Amino acid sequence: MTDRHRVVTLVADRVAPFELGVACEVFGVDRSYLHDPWYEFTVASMDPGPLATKAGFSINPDRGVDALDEADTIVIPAWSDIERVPPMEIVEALQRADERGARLLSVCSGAFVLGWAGVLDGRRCTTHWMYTDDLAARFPACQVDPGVLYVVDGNVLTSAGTAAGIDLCLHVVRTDHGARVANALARRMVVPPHRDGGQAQYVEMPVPDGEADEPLGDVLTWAVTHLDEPHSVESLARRAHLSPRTFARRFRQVTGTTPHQWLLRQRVLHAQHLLETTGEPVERIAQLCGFGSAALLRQHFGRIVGTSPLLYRRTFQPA
DNA sequence: CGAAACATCCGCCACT
DNA sequence: GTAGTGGCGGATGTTT
Repeated sequence: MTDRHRVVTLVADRVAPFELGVACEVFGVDRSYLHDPWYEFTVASMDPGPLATKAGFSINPDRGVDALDEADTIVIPAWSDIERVPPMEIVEALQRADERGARLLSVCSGAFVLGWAGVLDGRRCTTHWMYTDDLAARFPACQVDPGVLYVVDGNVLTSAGTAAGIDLCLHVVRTDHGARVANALARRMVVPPHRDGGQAQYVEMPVPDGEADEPLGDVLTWAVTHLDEPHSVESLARRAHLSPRTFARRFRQVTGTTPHQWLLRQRVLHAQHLLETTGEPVERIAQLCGFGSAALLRQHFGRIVGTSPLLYRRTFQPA
């Protein structure tokens, strides 16, 4: 009766409790009130327990490395020591998982384990900012993006430090169960329902921002509440009382993207919401989201979400 | 789909 | 000298 999506988290001695906790919180806690069935969650390790965590207390993993072969998704939280080459047993299990198309997700320094296994080769990826140079130097065949919260490249998903793992896990929930479920879970976890999108190629996200009351903030909130209207960099800059050049520069500092890319993402995000919660025809939804035509909506929806609006609705609209 | 018209974005640099 | 601003040009991406 295992039609549940199986998430297996791989841990080793001196595992980082927070990174492990992120996976537990998202996949391990029963959320069947949001979507039934929720994930099946297993903690696996090559060593029998008890394993010491970085914080000193110890844990007992459920399974050995053999569990990796049954996983739909493998999560690798922070690896205690980036110098530590994982044993062949793990490397081979990860390679097999990659070949059969299982989803491989790393948080923080967990990316190094994927690197040792060779599954980052030819792919885009990221890790904690302290390690990005090291990762790029050690695995020259992969393309490390140091400036983003997480990167999705096919079935390989890597995230930056600690808290970025939450964003990535929520992104996974969003692709599996839709924006409604992901937002409800974010609310439940009391984290911002991070504005994300893509799976097709890649995702760029704001790195956690400090300043809230920039003049930009008001413009951003205004824009998301007026998505049905056309916007240009120039008009947004005017609203912020900045020159277009300065506006664009500040915009990147605050959001991590460019104004136009951000807008497209917001429009698509709104489209996702409307597709899930209303029965409006795609043509009308395109209008409501500020796309000049349904064709344009389809183009960006496909690029960012990786599927078509109607398919998305069919998958995620509650029965 | 592809081509032509149009907007955006980013390095560069002069200026405050 | 340092830090931020804003105009310009043209490669790149978007819309029609």
